[in-house]
Amino acid sequence: MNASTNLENAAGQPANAGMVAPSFSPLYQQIKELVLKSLQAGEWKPGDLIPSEFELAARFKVSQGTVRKAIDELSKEHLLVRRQGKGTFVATHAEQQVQFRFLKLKPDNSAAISQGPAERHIIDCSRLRAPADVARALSLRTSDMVYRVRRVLSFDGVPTIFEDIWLPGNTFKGLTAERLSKDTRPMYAMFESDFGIRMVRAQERLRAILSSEEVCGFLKVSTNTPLLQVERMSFTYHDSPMEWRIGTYRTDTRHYLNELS
Amino acid sequence: MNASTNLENAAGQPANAGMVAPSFSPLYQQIKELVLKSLQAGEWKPGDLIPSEFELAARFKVSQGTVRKAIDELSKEHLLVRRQGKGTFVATHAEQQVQFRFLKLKPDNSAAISQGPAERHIIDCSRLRAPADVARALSLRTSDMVYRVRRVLSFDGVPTIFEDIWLPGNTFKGLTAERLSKDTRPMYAMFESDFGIRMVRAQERLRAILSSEEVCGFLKVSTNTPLLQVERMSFTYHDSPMEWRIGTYRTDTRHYLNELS
DNA sequence: CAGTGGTCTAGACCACACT
DNA sequence: GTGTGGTCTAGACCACTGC
Repeated sequence: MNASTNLENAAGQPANAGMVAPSFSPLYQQIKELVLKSLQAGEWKPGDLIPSEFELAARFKVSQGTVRKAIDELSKEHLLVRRQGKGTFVATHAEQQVQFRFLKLKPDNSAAISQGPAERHIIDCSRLRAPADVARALSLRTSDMVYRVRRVLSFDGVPTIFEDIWLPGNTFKGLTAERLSKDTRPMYAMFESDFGIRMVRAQERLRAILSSEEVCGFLKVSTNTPLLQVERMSFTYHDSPMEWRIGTYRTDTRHYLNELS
Repeated sequence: MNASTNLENAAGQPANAGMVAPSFSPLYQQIKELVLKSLQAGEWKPGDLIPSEFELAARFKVSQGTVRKAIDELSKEHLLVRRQGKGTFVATHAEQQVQFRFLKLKPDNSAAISQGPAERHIIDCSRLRAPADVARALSLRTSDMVYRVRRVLSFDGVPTIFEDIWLPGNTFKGLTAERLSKDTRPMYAMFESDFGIRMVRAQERLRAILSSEEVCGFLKVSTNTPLLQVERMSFTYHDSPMEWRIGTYRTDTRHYLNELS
């Protein structure tokens, strides 16, 4: 078997029947896609141990090195986590190390004050018909239902972030303000365990704005305070949009930190 | 030779004498470090073709696969660029594809208007004693000289970005407003060819602010317009700080786009 | 101790670019 | 055709974890 042979049409033993990978993609890319499908299908859930590299190699009828390269990429994309001596696990937002991976607001003097997770206050959780812009962002129709969660995050008692979070009504059926308030884990960790949704990557658009009276009220700032608006689109496996979030950040004692490489 | 053998103290043929890598790092990491040293020393300059994987493997007395893994990482960090069939090249900010890699401000409706590089207007280029904050950022003493470049970038004739750019005086000796104005290439491309400095990675801190009258004057906005302040630290090889830049961005028709993964 | 991921090697062949 | 990077394999051994 070689680089230009697809698993599905290999002369020998096709590893998988239902594959629709682009013709003649490298074997390890096809393996990656198969693993991705298992992740998406929930065969392995966040936190689970997946089969060893040799087991996967046997299952897919390829060498261990090829499986390795596929897993290498998936772990660089934070979909899997390798632990030497233990195995490879499905990544989760529940782990202490990578909690709040998507929250880029950092204190100006990192030495001082609590780095810890913010205090969270749920203001509202409503089930609504999707406004046009929300429907567009989440690839829904305007007749579809969505949840809108409004909340405030405070650091050291200072209300710092106001967020409107929009989620597809079907996928998040049963979401309530009470559940959100009671759960002490990060929101994305709850999404994993309660709704089987894992946020994989996101895209943020930032602007400086003067905000509405309502938002300024929640943040306890005057309406002429410049605020950072952070619009986040989050995606689950295979780039499906799953969350649209408009955040408004105070940046007087914290800043949005971004690494460019 | 194996994973726990350092090149420098290998029984057989040490590949390199002056190595001070941490003990027992993987071979490919040591190779990576050696390549990095050659890049830093200017043995290969931006745009240059470096030796083939087999040549490097011979030079370092390791297998081609090990060199490959080192180059893999360097090319993922954008220090090298592989071109199938041609060879591996030192990355440069001059290539069309990756020009303005660090500029994250994108038009709101990407379909419309000119995506192209902005019109640039140099306001000033002065040689000054380093203010305290600049000295700290660039790891200089306050007695050291620095250049301060002030400029405005406009898109479609609209002044959109004002920047103060601070550079170490020694490294950028001879920098003038005239040179900056005449050169049509990206600034970082000029830094490569004229000063032998390649910016490798950077870190940006963002805040929403109301700016000074002076800056608002350059951007032709009123002083109560919220603006995005982008503070950028740029680093050359081995994480040496080389540029400190304070940008002030209009975000009424453009936004700062960030990918989270 | 066995089982896992991590590193290294050597060799084969493919895809691409240039001449 | 020659030379480059890109893929795949098979086997060896190391480093870490947990029984």
